[in-house]
Amino acid sequence: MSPPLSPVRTRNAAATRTAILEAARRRFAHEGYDRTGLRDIASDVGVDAALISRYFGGKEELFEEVLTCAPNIAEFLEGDRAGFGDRVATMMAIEPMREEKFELFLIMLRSASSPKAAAAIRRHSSEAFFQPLEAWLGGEDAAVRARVLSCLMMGATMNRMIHEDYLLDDSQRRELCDALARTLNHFVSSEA
Amino acid sequence: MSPPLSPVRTRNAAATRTAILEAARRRFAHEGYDRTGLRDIASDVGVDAALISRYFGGKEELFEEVLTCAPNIAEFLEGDRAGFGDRVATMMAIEPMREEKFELFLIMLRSASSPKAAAAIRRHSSEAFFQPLEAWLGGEDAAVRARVLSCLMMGATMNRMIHEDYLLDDSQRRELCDALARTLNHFVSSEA
DNA sequence: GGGACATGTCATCAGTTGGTGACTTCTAGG
DNA sequence: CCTAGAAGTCACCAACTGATGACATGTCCC
Repeated sequence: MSPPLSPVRTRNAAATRTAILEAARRRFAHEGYDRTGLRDIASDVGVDAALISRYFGGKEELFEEVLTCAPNIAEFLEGDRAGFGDRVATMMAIEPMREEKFELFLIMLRSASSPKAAAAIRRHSSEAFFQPLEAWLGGEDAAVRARVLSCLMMGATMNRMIHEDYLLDDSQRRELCDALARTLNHFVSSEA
Repeated sequence: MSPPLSPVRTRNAAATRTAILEAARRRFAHEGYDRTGLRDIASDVGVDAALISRYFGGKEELFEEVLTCAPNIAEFLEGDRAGFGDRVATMMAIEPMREEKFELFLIMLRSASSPKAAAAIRRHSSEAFFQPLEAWLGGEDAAVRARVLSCLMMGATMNRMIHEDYLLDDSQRRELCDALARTLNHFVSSEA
């Protein structure tokens, strides 16, 4: 009768792989490792779940590959050093949490307690988060300062996840943003 | 032959209920809502899983009841105001994470991304964590300061969960503890 | 045009989960 | 002692999960 509204999926292994990877990234970020099923990801892409196991080997391997191609902390380390606190605090307290920027945090926070995902998260967050941050900070106590910064960033994300912002009004969110920015900048510039 | 080493469980509904509640609290704290099965809890107590559903109605109701009887933030609000930062920072950075003190945080952090547990956590963390903390802080911007404190506490716990401390040695942990204590105290005493 | 291979689907499996109703067993009160 | 009801168990269900091997289909090259 009518032609299909969405173009017929043309066979293309590379494109399908990428589509699976992106759908998986979104799912893992929004639902966490345990709560996303291969069938969910497959139906997002419009493909059979068996294909995912065939392409990636299994759910754990898929998760590992998602981590390696997820956005990392580099974005926040670009730009001037003095602006770091404001950039991060704005993202944490003001910007809508649907942004792609949050995906790495969300994946880590929502999947960290899953034993099958924990090892990959530990390894990846060390390589793609802590080590770059520590190197960027520099100085002898960089590891400790990186840890404090990480506490603030993860804690802020976790708080928003739990409370969905409904405890703070707009002006309070700006206050929170200022407080976070000042604290972040303090640990960027000074000694711990 | 030999008398049973552990005393034979004598039938006592109240004691069994309490035992289930405690086992459930430990399980939810260590594994999170989704990953703890009723059968796990039941076998910890030495009882059949069906009994849990019969006593509590279901897993969700059990979780709610666990939350209401879990230790809350009150413990940290006792004692002198100036010592708050050190008390909390020591717990966060130095003390072993197996302590009961962590259970509320662990339950929240490990179960927050589970839709069935989220509502209960949001409600309970508001009543048993934020509101007491906010009231204890006092002042006009208490809500914002409570949020910053909460970011630090949850973030520190989350970081330890992910990295199991293996990124920091003892002297770095003391530095981290100092930095956290100073920052916590800052938001306890001053305006945001 | 017609194989041949890559691409994707289907049916199905074993394991796990929360939940339910029928059953057994213990114990307190008469 | 002995029975009624509480306390606890058992067998089972339906739903879901990740995974696998057999099968179907599209596409490209000769």
